[in-house]
Amino acid sequence: MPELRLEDIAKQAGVSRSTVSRVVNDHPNVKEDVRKRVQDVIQLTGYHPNAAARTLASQRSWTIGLVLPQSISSFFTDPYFPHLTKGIAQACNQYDYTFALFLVGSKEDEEKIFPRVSRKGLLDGVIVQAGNRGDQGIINRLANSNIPTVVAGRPFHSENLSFINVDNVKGAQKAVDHLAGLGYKRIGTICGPAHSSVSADRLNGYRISLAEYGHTVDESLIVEGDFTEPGGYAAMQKLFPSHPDAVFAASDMMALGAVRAIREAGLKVPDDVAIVGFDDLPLPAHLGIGLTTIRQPVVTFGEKAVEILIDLIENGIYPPRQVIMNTELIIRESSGASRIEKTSA
Amino acid sequence: MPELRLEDIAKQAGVSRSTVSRVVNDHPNVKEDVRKRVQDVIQLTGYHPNAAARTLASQRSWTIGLVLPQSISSFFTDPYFPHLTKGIAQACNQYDYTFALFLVGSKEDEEKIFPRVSRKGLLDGVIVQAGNRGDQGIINRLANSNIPTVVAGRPFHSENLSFINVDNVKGAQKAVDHLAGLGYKRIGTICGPAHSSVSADRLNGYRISLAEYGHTVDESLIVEGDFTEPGGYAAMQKLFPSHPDAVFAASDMMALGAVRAIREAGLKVPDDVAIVGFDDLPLPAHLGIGLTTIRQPVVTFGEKAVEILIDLIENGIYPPRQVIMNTELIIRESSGASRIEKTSA
DNA sequence: CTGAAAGCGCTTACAG
DNA sequence: CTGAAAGCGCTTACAG
Repeated sequence: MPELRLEDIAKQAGVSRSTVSRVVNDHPNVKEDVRKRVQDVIQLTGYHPNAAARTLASQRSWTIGLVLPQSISSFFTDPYFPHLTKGIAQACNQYDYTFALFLVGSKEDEEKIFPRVSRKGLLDGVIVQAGNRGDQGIINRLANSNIPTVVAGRPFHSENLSFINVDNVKGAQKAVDHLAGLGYKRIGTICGPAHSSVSADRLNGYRISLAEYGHTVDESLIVEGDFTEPGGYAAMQKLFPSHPDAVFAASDMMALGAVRAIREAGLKVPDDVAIVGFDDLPLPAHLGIGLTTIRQPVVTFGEKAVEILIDLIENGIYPPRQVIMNTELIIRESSGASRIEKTSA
Repeated sequence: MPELRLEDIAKQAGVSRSTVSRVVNDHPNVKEDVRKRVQDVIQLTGYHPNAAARTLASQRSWTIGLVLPQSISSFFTDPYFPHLTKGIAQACNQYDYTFALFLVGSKEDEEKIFPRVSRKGLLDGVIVQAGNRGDQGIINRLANSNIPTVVAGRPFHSENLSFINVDNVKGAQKAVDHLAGLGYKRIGTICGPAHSSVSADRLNGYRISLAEYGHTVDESLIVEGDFTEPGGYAAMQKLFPSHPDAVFAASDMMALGAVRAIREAGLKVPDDVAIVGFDDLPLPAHLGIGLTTIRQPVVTFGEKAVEILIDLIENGIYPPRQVIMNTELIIRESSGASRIEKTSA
């Protein structure tokens, strides 16, 4: 059976297509009894408007896209992405948008995808994940196209761009402040890769905090990881010769790796080395110890990104909207807070 | 500036819209020099066809959807989903399809989403994840609508449905065969929740294997987990009183939990209890021991699902396509293979 | 090989 | 409040 068209409903309800359209789209200016009659027919027949026709006529697709650039190879391993995706999907459901996902796997993918996302007719707007220097290219192309765009994360050049970011600098600061406040003297950090803005910001927060506490920064206490558990493990081993009494790991995954390295070395967390992570995403309870960490609201972040994008779509892209979200210090055992409080009591 | 239309290209190239359309869509029957001329204009102007207009005229959207039903609360924690998503996204890129993701979070979501995905105009076809009894409703609705549908996983009623599944029964059998072949006598299992077809199939494989090896099944050696690490940990503790010498965990996550419980009890893997998991997804190296497991090709699975769906779209939905993918036993240390071989040598 | 024309199924001024 | 009509930007028989 062919699908029902607006016309069929109009005929059955004894009105014009215009009227049915008004009812479907909740426009005012329809007499109550007529509206009711049309709604009944729609109900009865299970009519639903054809999305393509509606998009073509109204120039609105009610679809938004999420573009994950090439450098996001960690899509599977980093819990950030499922959470972000969930937040976006939830908000799309709420605001009646459809959610299209574009995973850019190669330069060719980018060339295929770019015209699809930037040209009107498919998407009303796009969210693009930022974070690596190499991704700036597609972000700029998007920003220079006509399509409303919000960047998730910190773009390296942010003039005239709408973006939403987590305050990674302040977040890292909170983590290190916490350690410094507990009296640790040799606070190291396992930071992320240099090409990532998230890493740069968290490392920056680390430096600011130490400076404020009057510690000089010992560069041998800064080791680079790659946001993964094995990366954290390896970084921790490089840290041992510098004898840290506490370590701020720029992600929970790396914190996990650090804990493993510490224990394998026959040492204890937090007694020998205290650990603070970053993320507060649900982790395997494998640690056997609560991880003190910085909570970032990733699901909410995704929802907010959608709300900003809808604002851009409906109210124009100028002025750029720029939103920074706060983080929260979550104190658990791995930083040794209770132990030290007792000691100093 | 307004976006370019087919008409603009036609004018600039001095041909009709029909001809431009033929060039854009790679139709034959265009003289080579004309084709070249049109392509040059397209190249120069950066023209790209409007997706909605094309969809409306051709009745093909070149978009497919993935529907994750309500019961998939594990979207973030289970690495299965990012991998599946990646496979689907990759295949979509390859075949020039756009990928729309529908995360059903509630009954209301389902009511909003169903007309969108089942009505032509937005999607050409949909992949729906199966696996829990409660999801059968939306699967049946999809199957009874006009939209080409392939089920990922095993639907509880599969007549006239196209689906793609992993051979969970044989996979589990391989795992338990491996343990039985190594001479373990009291092989337990941590299975998944009863409402899941994956659990049911893997438990079934466990029973078949034991039967083939002439072991009687001791029901106290079967404990239910929930596919998470803490679930595996708790299940292992319930297993101790029955003194298993080996355990088949129906997921790597649960295997991780089991290992943690075993070690906390002061026992060793595999010396006191051997462990085999299921998935072979990249895991935190936290274990410190290689996990023997059953590899399921999830990314390929996602790609195949797309290929089947495209086949359905292009060649009709009858007869239903039903594909079962094989698994592979990956032997590492946790099952004690080498130790026992030495012993028996 | 090429073009004129109808049509895909909606929305939206416009007129009443 | 309602309807007739134009138009959104393509594709696709059809005629030549």
